[in-house]
Amino acid sequence: VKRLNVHDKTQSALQSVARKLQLLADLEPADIAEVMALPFRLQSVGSGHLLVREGTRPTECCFLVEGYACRHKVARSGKRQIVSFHIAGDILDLQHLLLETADHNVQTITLATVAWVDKQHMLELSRNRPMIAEALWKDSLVDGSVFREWVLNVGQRDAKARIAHMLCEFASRCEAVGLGGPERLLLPFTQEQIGDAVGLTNVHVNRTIAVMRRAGLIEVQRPYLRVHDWSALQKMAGFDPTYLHQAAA
Amino acid sequence: VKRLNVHDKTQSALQSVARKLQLLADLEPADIAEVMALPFRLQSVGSGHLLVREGTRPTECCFLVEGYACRHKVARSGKRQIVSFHIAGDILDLQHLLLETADHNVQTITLATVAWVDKQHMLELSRNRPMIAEALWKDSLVDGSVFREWVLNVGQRDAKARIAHMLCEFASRCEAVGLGGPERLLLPFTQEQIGDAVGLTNVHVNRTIAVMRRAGLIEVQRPYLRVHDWSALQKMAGFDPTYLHQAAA
DNA sequence: CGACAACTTGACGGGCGTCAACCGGAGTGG
DNA sequence: CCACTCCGGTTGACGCCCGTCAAGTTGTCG
Repeated sequence: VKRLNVHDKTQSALQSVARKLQLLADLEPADIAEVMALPFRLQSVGSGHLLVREGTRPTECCFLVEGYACRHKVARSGKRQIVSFHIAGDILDLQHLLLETADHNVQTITLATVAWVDKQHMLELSRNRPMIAEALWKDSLVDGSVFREWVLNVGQRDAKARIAHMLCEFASRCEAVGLGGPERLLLPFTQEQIGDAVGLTNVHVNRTIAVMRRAGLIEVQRPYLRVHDWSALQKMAGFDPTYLHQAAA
Repeated sequence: VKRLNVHDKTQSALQSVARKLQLLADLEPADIAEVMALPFRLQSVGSGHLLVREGTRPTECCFLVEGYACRHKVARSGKRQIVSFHIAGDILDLQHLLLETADHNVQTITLATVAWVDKQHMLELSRNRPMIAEALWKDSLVDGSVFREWVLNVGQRDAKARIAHMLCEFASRCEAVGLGGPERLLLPFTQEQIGDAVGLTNVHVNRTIAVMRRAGLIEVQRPYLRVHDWSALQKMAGFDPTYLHQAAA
């Protein structure tokens, strides 16, 4: 899986998207075929690469084929807020299909490969194939549900619960797509990035994680996370995965 | 406009929705006609009425015809987070068209009248009329964009900027649909509700608003808000309305 | 006039930010 | 093979913003 030649990547890039859409709506084989036939271009980028810049008007939308990415906004004060983390298979900027100007940045966190698809091609596909439109729409709705939970997270929970919740969500999402479970998981974020996501400083993230580690809850050996007591972590977070609207496994 | 008989209300209920959808996508007259032909039922409810309860499986989705409402979630600790405010013409729970179980509560803030439409009818309409689906999808995307801004708001801004930002957003949205501008505006929220929306306590909201009032920025004479220095308020908030993706007036 | 909800104000304390120093591993170049 | 650098993690001291608790005021509705 690690070493793919160009042809393999070409295949798998859209396959992961097609698989995702199949879980979201009741697609016919003809729908799948149309998705696989979409013209796209692959791009390999380094970590920290800016894929979409706030204020611009994208003409393509992009999928994350491999690696990790995030979306973020910056306040007038210069402080940065990460609004979502993304893993392989995620659609990164679906919103720009229908919204003219980007309201946030999209940036890679690790080495990554992304697939770019022209907006017009996607739009035509979704207009000709109502169930594909519905799958994409549903993906946007799940996106929105996760944002609501993040508002709750930064708005009402204390530091321990915030970080625990972010870890629970990330572990759940990784597990759902076969990227490993809570017992051992790639967690390629710096403590500063975690802080930017939950509204804390890197210093306080460090202190809080240290407490959780000393309590025997979790173990963070860069870049891996091990959760030793999954149910205790969920309880500390007040984590209820309903809001992820994950298809039943 | 205040006193409508049943027939007038029946007309206007779906007209406001149709108008909204027209702004979101390029609808044909036939699309509009189909929207207006949707079967629905009107309901008048008091303030504080729960329209959708978290964890249930709604079979209808509802539009806000008149009055004010909000959506909120509660943390394990019992603290409440309001994730959005809504005004007349808003679609309140579009997400439940495609998502089975509700991940948050929908509640009125004032006396209100809402229109309920059966999920299946809405779904069929959106499947038969791609541009209607696209309008609804775009509404969901704008919804998501506002959530992202709220994450930034509660995650990175201090009390003054948070409250100022919430006021700027609310005034902008009201103005966009003709409900009055910053100079004089109905603001039917208690300070506790404002606090639940921006992640502060009612006490601190009170203190912060008092400072803004004494600085001559705003005036809050329940239930009205007057903004005396609109550009200063925007500056204090770091408010940039791009994220609202409002159609050009 | 009494009841109740919302607003207001003060005192006090704590969670988290800020600043700053130090550590430790990975990559780099001599 | 070892210095050097750099980034990220770690720890301590200190202070402030905002939460908590509590009392009092105002306005509205019965």
